[in-house]
Amino acid sequence: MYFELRHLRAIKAINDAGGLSRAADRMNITQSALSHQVKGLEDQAGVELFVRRTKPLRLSAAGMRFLKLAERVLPEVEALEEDFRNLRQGRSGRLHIAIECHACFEWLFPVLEQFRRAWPDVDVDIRPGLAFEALPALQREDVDVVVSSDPECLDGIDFSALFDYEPVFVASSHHPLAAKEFVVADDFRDETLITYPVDRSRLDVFTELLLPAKVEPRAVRQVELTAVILLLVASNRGVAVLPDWVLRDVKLDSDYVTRPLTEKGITRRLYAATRDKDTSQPFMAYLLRLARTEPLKPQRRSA
Amino acid sequence: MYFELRHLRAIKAINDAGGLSRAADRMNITQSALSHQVKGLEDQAGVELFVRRTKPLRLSAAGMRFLKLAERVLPEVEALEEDFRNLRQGRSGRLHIAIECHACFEWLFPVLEQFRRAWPDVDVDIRPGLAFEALPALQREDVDVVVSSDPECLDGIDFSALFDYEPVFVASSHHPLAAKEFVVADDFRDETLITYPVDRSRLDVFTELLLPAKVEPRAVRQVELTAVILLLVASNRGVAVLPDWVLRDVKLDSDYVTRPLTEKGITRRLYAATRDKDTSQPFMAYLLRLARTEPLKPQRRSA
DNA sequence: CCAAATTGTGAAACAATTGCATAATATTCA
DNA sequence: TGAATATTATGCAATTGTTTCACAATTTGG
Repeated sequence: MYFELRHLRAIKAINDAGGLSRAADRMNITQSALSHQVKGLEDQAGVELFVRRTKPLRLSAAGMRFLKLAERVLPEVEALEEDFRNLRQGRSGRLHIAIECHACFEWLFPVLEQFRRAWPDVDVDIRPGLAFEALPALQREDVDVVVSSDPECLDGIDFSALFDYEPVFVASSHHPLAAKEFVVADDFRDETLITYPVDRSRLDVFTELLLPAKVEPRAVRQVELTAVILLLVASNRGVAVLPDWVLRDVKLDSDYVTRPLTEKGITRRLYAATRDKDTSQPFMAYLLRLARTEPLKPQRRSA
Repeated sequence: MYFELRHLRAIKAINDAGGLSRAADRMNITQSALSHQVKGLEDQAGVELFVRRTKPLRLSAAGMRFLKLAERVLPEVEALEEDFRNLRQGRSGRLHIAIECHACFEWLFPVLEQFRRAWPDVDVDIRPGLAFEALPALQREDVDVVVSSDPECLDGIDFSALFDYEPVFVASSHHPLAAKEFVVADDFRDETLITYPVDRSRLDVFTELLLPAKVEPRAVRQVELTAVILLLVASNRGVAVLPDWVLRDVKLDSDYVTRPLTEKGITRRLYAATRDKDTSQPFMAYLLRLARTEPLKPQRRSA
């Protein structure tokens, strides 16, 4: 007993058209072909699906059950076909984003909010927790975009520059270092540093400043939420280094100050990594454009 | 774009087995055949369903959607296959019963109650309202059993005798005719006759007594429910003729009497008509046996 | 880097579906 | 009722699709 969708389509067509001949016409095959098909199907099922005493062929009780299945299943199949048509035309797709830089939530959320309005059929998701494996995950198609500030030369992977940012020192306005014009690596030696709970290789303050200078802070405390980090800093429980965009909109009404790292400040560049075959997809291009421009505009803070 | 269940089965197998080769083994086809199948499917869909960068083949985002469909649809298909297996083995089936004789509800309900316990997978229903067209409906497979007391010789239709019954005269114990030992056609001439709301050709009192004698009652009143007929008779609003089995269990505590029709009484025989190809089906045989024996046992009245 | 495992491909064998012509059967209408 | 019409069934040939075989290509893991 081995059914195929062809059989479901046949049963449904015969029922809808009210007869085998008419159904065959609708399906663009000969009446003979359909007759053979039905015969084959009944052989498979081992059950009479039609009442043959009457002339326009009618479904039997068993045939009705078959029809019920057809009417449940065929619309679902057609929905998938429609889905794939959209996929092919680039109207739908998957956009699962891995972010290496923890703070990127801050500008990414508003960007995605806008994106979803423009591309309602694209399946959008952010997947934290694979900060380490992000690029391999991109190659394996586990995710579709990786936001990172460390471009690597990888086969089949494009890195598109998004925007530059500056990791800046943040401390309470009552903190002694607030008196300095800028801070250097040595200034961290006696400080409690508050960071996101990720590996040091993903934190600018370590990769760009402390590791090269071989400076270890007095203590490192890991905190999940940006707002909490700022709260702790403001109440002088430690210092932090955060991208400037995080602070841009909340600077005024707070009890902390920001200072450049080193005299000239440090500038870093954020990239979006995508598989090259996806980069030119319409919705992907749209996302990249949005991510290049949107974060630089003044925003209302979301959280 | 034309999918088949084969494709769904393939995708599911590849996903379950975790690779094309292993899936091909499980499906008892060569790896090559499955590879060709997948290629054909991807050509149809116009979408990459697998990630080919990695070596045990894995589903892509689009492939996942396909898998989702497969996991919804395939169990339903298998359920139908199971259904058909049961049908073939006679464990399930349809038992839609048309009754010509309106009073038959009385004994049929308890019979069907018992039947349902023995054959839970058989789809049981009673279909009144086609008293006229019952036998054609049986031939057209609209129903599966017709209960009738008028066997006809029809091609492909079996009539199985169930049991004999006697249509008896029912009247109030205060009714003048209650004084007679038996009643004859002429006795109806001045009576109000209460019958079921069906054509006279389906009423024993007409076919067996009044029509042959060319006697017309003073009035005929049609009432749906047996209990109501008995109520009206008991309160002397008319007389009725009902099968003896209807009265067997309630005779004692009532205000009406029963009398034979004619001196010797009239005996009629009830039949179950079935399509000959169904007659020997196990569950049909069971029903017929039940219907032959069960109605004759003393019963609790259901309504 | 090599051995093992996995997937892809072209040609030929094999199997299934379809179409054609026509037979068989049911329905309709005069 | 009996043609005329419509519908379904069937054998065979043509067509199309699927599977296998043999081997190439690629990736994985030690």
